[in-house]
Amino acid sequence: MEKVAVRVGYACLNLSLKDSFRNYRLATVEKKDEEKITEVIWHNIRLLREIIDYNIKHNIYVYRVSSDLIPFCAHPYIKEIYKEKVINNEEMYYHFTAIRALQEEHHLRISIHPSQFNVLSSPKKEVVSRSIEEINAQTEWIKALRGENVVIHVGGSYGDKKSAIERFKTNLRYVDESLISIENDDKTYNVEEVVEICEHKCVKWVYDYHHDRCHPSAENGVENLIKAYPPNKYHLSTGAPHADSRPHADYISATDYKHFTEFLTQCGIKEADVIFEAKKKNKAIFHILEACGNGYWKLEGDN
DNA sequence: TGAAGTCAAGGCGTG
DNA sequence: CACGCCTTGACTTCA
Repeated sequence: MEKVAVRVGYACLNLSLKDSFRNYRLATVEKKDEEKITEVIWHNIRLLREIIDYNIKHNIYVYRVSSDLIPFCAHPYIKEIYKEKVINNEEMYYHFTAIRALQEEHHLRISIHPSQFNVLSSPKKEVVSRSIEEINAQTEWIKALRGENVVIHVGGSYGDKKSAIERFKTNLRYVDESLISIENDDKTYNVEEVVEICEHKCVKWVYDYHHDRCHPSAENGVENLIKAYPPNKYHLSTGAPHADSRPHADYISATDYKHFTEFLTQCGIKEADVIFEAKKKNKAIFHILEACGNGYWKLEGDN
């Protein structure tokens, strides 16, 4: 059987670069501290550019942008700043253009994952409308970067999963479904439930190997689900202190990587974009490369 | 200057 | 109904 070709990536932070992303508090936004806010956003976009350059240099083509790249991006004042000081700024425009060109040239897969507070299945109207605002604001700039998708979870169950799923499906209409990917989570919605929603709504999904291990589907037909409706992306992590503990370990274990890639091969997957979710971020990629070689890699790592 | 506490946001289990 | 926990890294305050 043909081995799956893997493209690996990581999320948010790059531990090999000196700089880190900056942030500001709500109080700063409410004070309309334009100077500080602009400085932070510019810093973050410059760093993003630097990270993408680093990734390309190291043959890393999959990357998840921090949802805090533009903190409070749905806030009206931040929207204003974004329009006037980011989109209309020559240097920032240059970075956006450069990132788009790099994406095209290297077929990058850039995604974003709005945080846990964005819940489209909530019975509370305000929670849903805030979530829609936030998801749409993040979608706007991921589109400006020509990113691939916006990954979300289904949310809570509220003692009535069926109704929650119905609300989720309904509210999905208010976000850009063409960019959405739904990920199976480690507590509430397993692979089977996620695939059911995605097939029905014709949206993409993300298979999280570790979440599936912590919270498996009722039936053991995950392989068939993946064969029938393949995900567009994969998340891989190892638990700590034990492989099946929920918190993430520093690195991906060689055993997990091996089992995971063999599983994808069994599912008949030919190519897979995989995000490593490990505390050591980008370093977990080199760790696996050292431990397992590059037998599954589409392109050789040079580090 | 280093350590400890804090930070928009939701949901859930416990008492 | 109130509370702490989940999880995470940077910010902020305080010693």
